[in-house]
Amino acid sequence: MAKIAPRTRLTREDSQKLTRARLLEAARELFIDRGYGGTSLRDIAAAAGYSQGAFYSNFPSKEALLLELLKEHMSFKMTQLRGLLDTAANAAELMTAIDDWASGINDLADWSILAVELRLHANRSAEFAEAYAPMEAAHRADLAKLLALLFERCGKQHPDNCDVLAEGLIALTDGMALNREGGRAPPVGPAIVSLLRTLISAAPSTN
Amino acid sequence: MAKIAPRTRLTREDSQKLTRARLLEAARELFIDRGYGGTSLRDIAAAAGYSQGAFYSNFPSKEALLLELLKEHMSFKMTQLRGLLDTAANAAELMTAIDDWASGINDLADWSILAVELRLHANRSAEFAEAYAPMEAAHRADLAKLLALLFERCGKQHPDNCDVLAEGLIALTDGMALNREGGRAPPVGPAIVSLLRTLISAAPSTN
Amino acid sequence: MAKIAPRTRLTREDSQKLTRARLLEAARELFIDRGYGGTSLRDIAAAAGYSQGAFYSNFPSKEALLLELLKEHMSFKMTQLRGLLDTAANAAELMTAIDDWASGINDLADWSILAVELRLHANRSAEFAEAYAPMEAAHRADLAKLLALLFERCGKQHPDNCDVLAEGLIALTDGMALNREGGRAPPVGPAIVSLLRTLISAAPSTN
Amino acid sequence: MAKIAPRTRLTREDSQKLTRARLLEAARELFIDRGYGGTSLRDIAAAAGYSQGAFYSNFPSKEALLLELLKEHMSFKMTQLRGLLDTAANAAELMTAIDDWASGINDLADWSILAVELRLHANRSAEFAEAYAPMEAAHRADLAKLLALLFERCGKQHPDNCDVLAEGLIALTDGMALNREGGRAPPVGPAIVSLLRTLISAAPSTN
DNA sequence: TATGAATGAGTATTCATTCAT
DNA sequence: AATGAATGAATACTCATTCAT
Repeated sequence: MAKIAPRTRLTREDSQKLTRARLLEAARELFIDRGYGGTSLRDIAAAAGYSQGAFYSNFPSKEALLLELLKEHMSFKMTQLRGLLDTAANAAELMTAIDDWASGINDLADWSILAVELRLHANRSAEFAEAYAPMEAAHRADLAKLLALLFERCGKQHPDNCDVLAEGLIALTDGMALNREGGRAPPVGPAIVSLLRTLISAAPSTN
Repeated sequence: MAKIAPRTRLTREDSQKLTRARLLEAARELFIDRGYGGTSLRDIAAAAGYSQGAFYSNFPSKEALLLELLKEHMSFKMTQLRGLLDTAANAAELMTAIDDWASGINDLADWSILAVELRLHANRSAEFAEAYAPMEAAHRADLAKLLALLFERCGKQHPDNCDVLAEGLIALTDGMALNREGGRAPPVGPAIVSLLRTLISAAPSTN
Repeated sequence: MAKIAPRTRLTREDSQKLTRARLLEAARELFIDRGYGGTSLRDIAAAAGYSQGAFYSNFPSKEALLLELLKEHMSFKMTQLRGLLDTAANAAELMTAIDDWASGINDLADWSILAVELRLHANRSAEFAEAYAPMEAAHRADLAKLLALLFERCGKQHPDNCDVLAEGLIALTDGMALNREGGRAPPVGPAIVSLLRTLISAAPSTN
Repeated sequence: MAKIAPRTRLTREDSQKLTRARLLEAARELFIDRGYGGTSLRDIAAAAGYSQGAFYSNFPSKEALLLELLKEHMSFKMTQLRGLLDTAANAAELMTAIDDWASGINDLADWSILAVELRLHANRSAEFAEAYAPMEAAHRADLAKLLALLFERCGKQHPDNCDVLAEGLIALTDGMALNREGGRAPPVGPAIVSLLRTLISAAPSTN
């Protein structure tokens, strides 16, 4: 507000980044809580502490914000997976890493409910789908790779088509996230780990 | 009042039932296509070939219509399950019946995408949740019973908590239904049958 | 309901009269409670225990019902006034009669609130005003006559224009009736009697 | 922010004030003409030359607008009364001031018909009544004070309860305002003055 | 960059009235 | 005479977006 600010804490650019970040975070929370359609720009702007105009200085439209959120979301998931792939040297280590991942993700259900919103919107907006599809595909491929590696490290033959398995796991995650009867976050992580264990144990050994 | 109405195709009662049915069907299609929030009463009434007022002669509110759809949906699923439970005498027969069910259900994905809408709405509207929760619970219990029977008939010990397994299968179904990239209906049935086969084969035998 | 009713309690005509009467009474109560615009035909019909259709078998429109109510209302007031004029032979008797009238009319405020609704509607609907104006004028003239008589019997000169005084008393009645803060019926009757007493005492005696 | 805006006729703030004022004025006229219930937001916005949305940028609801009008109305009346109380030093002066007030107020009837709408709405909406009641009470108290002063200045004993008299005068004003047969504004002012004169003359002198 | 008043199209819902039964 | 499903126009209010400031 002061006009003289010789050593401004925030450069103009940083300040804008902050605005963007706050808007994105506010939007994410509201979308999870009320859905994309149920959330108004007014609400988002107000929750972030800005005016509606500030929104349009940072995003060209409501859908553009959702797209940005999609990118964040996918990049978050990717980072998680890549982390698992890179750090785990052997079967035991990998399984432990997966266990840790599974128990540490209370957020997973929230993320997944957002994922459902994203998917629903992709099903309905062709334009959005165009951006959504490749990211989704890339993520699925990454997950498939991880699964193949996991079976392998456990000395088991991985299923012919890990891609389908990956798709199933994602579906399961999303589907479970929907199940938040009154209370909060269903145990998505443990369920997935338990399923994986069973599948691995049922798979034929690498001869 | 007379039961013979020689020159009238539809009695008044029948005519109203027809209106209701058309509105319900139109709404179902639109909800699947555009979501609950994305579908307007205008659209529903127009798609059914009536005025908006006609809607309110048949349903007290938009949410009441969704609730009606929910009842239909649940009753449809129940009927399917009960049918499987009743007609299948032994493991082979049951498995065949399930196979048939799995391949014959192109509709399943459509129903499921509606199910997702219902669940999302239940998560957000406490009033709706009140009606939704018990139906959902009943359906899950039924599915759990079927699963226990299935393992048993196959000479295997069923998992301690078939309820959780049932929940997982429903989640998988719903999650997969979301995955309709541009095209149509993902192969939900086969995926479920395949998963079940694996789980049964991995289970320890009885005695 | 029985098809054979040799000595039917109600002839068809009587039955219709009953329907009319019930609709009128229900409407009157609702108009007082919620106003003309705030009351729907559905509500009226339901309150009377009939369908909306029954309404239109008895009245051509909502406004026609209001007009009927107006007639009832005016005729009620007229009867009251005529009664006072006819039964009271001398000043004391007349004053007592007026006192009785004033204390016995808890309903007056309700009637008056309806009167306000009628007037408001007359101000806004030319068609309605056409029926309203002459009745109102007749009633005012009657009241003026009563007032003149009252002053006379008390041995006082009545004001030059009793018509204006009558108008004022009606206005006062209506205005007071509006004043029903939370609770119920304001003391309209006593206020009017008290005002009348003052006016009479202030008037010059008949020489 | 600068106070000099050479090439802009209206600052933003002023422009909004203008919008508000136009909406208020349009609403006032329409409410008087058609009543609160009979006036739609569409009509108000159109009459003021704005969109319906503009209405909601300035008022949170239709009722809030009515409340604003109520405040204006009450403050208008208060100012009038306070003016009379302050400027008039003796009986003659006060009476003259009241005469002037009475003859100069063609608007009074319009205001009063709005007052009737306000009262009716207060009778029916508890929430509105909460805001209405205290203003009304304050106004009545002010009027009562004026009346007491008036009697006093005229060397007369004022009635025990000037509050009731004030209530009656307000009722008379409101009631008369309703009486606008086809034409316009009834002579509310003169009627009140004439009544006051009579009451004062009938009152006993101060010892 | 950020503001927020204003827009115009849209929302669910209500209502007086009609009409086939 | 009475029913109540259906109509079509209206209602208060919301929303993503625009634009002058």
